[in-house]
Amino acid sequence: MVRQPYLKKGTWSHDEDQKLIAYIGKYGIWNWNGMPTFAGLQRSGKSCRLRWMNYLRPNIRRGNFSREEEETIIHLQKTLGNRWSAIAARLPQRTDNDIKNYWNTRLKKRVIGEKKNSSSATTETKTSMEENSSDADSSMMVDILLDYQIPTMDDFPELAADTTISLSDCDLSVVVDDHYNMAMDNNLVSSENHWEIENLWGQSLTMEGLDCEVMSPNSQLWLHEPIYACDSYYDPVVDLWSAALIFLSFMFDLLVIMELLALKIVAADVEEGIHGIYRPALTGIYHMLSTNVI
DNA sequence: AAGAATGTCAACCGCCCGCCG
DNA sequence: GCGGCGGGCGGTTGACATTCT
Repeated sequence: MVRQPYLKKGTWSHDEDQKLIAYIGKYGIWNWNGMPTFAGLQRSGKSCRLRWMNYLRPNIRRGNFSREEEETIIHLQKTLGNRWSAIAARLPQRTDNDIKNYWNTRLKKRVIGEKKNSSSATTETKTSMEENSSDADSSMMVDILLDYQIPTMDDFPELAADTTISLSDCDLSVVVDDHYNMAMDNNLVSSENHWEIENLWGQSLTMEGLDCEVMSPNSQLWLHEPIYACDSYYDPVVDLWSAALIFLSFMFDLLVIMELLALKIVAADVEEGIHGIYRPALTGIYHMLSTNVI
């Protein structure tokens, strides 16, 4: 019976963090399950992934959610439900786990409390939100959320309910669902974007030949800008070259290890070396290396 | 001051989905 | 088509911190 290797659980130590950061920094993420062994960590691949994604990866913002972020989370939760990864995708530098915790521990109670007092009129709510908004963008978002003339499905007979369409040409997307309402991400808060949104309604429904993509259905008609990791625009060419360099670096290290191993085995006495099928294989590697085949 | 209650958040668990052989 | 595997996701737990009584 094969004994499972001991896997540590619980809080990560500083040493473990450094090992994981160093390993990913050097080799990148290639296989979460295989990574812990090579990184010298007695953790499961899942545990490593979680630690990296929720804590160690660069450009993560932690704690101190702004009023604007709170409002966005509340609205997105109302719109998308508990789809924390989708919500996190619309909040740059925030992790789904962080948002989920923040919702469960603080915002949910607040929303429930506000629902109890929901007898107040919408105009009063708007005034209150405006007063609490700390900056112009936040105030503008509130304006858009509350004042925008909400289109209904009657306005877009071409669109079926529960459909999401992304328009790659204009970097905006539209989500349609069975509630037929509309809200906006604060990423769109600018007069130019607002104009684009309005323009988009005409474009998206009348133009043909646009590159469209169907996404999962959700609760409200939704507009958003594309989301890019680490608050920067994703460039597939750069990403390809990065992957190639990481791969080459890995292959080079592998070759060095193989060479050292082969030299050691061949140099060792037959009685003390590795027996069986491995010896001829390693001897072959050694010969290839020594004759510059590799 | 001390124990209880409550809040916070990192981490785990189990399920699901997509990919691949 | 099917099963194994890796990765992603949401719900939940548990340890620790903070506040309350």
